Amino acid sequence: MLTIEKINQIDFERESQILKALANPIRLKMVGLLLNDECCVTDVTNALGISQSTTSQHLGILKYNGIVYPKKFGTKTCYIVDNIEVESIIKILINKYNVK
Amino acid sequence: MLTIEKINQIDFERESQILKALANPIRLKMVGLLLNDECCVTDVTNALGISQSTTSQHLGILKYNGIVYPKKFGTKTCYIVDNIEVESIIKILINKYNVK
DNA sequence: TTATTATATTAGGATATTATAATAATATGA
DNA sequence: TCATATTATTATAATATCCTAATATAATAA
Repeated sequence: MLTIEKINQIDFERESQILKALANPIRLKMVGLLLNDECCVTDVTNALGISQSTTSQHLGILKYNGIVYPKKFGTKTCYIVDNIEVESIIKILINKYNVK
Repeated sequence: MLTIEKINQIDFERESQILKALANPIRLKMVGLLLNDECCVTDVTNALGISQSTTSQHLGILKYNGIVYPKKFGTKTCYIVDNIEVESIIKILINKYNVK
């Protein structure tokens, strides 16, 4: 499937970094929520039942890694998923749940 | 794309655990190598230029998470990738490199 | 049996991750 | 301006990760 030449072209540091950003139950669920519907920090906080600070920090990691981006509305900040690779990866992961 | 009902069916702890197993540059490259060709611990060690102990420990993590499995040949142990989800995820990640 | 090869395990220390708590920054409305 | 609501940032402590070094285990060969 992969030759050595092809493998050597790949930036595994970078690719693993993206996976690391997703490799946390809270962040993974966050992305799932934001795929369902963009929402603001408070909404995410309430949906996940965690503290506002924790939410903000996790969203910061997702943002830093190019998985979500913020859209400001007054005092509120709405986060949106914007990463096709990540969407594909999550589809693969949840496929086994047969959620139609 | 995802309703709240569907989201609540998903075991995010487990799914993030699999991602965490992949979310390391050495392990990601290991899986890439083993997708190309099954090989023994010493081969992986040489290909990656890391210590035997480190190789064995990383392979142990991949094995524990159901990504690879070992096949014994005398004193050698050959590792093979056996996880369709992981193969799909890696395909997504390397697609951008246009490696034909 | 003894030596060698290949792999696994363990202990340790350094670094990274994560949650909490407190505080800061920003925008809006009174 | 002042108070409030929303979000971001910082410091700290607990836990997890990862590499190195040393040792143990297992299979084979001499």
